[in-house]
Amino acid sequence: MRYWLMKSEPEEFSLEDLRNRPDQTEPWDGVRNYQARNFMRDDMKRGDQVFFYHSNCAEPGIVGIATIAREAYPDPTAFDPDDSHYDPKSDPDNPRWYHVDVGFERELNRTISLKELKEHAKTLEGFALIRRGNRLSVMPVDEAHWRYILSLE
DNA sequence: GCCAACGTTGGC
DNA sequence: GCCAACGTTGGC
Repeated sequence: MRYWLMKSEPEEFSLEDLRNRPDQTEPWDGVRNYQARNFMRDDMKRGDQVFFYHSNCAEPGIVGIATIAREAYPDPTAFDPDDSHYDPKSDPDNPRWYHVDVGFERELNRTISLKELKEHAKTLEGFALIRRGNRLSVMPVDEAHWRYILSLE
């Protein structure tokens, strides 16, 4: 099993939104970055664990745990001209963008903020989230880092 | 709202 | 294949 971190702006889609979905799962659509897509398409397996991260908000940080509920399949929003993530270069016969479904697991007892994570930079060396200038919205987390971060909870 | 960092695009 | 221009991300 692998471990991941996925970012979402809470004003767009929050952990609460995921919890409140009828089946507590959601297609992680709209990702238009090749590296993030490759992680979803090639490496994510059903049951993998995910840190749910809130970005672009008052206190950016990890707020909960999700799981990969469905493995990669083409992102339909790429084919929809009315969707803000429409990409005319994505051909339904050869889709450019793939995504997974994410399922709610639990909320953390407290938010583990980006600020706090940066204070553990030494232990978390190599963790993509705290690398300078990082903008990836989907990234792998080492198992050792995963466990350490959870121990902070 | 600002702006640094970074990915993508497209002219050459 | 280089690189300037541009758009986006996301912390602050």
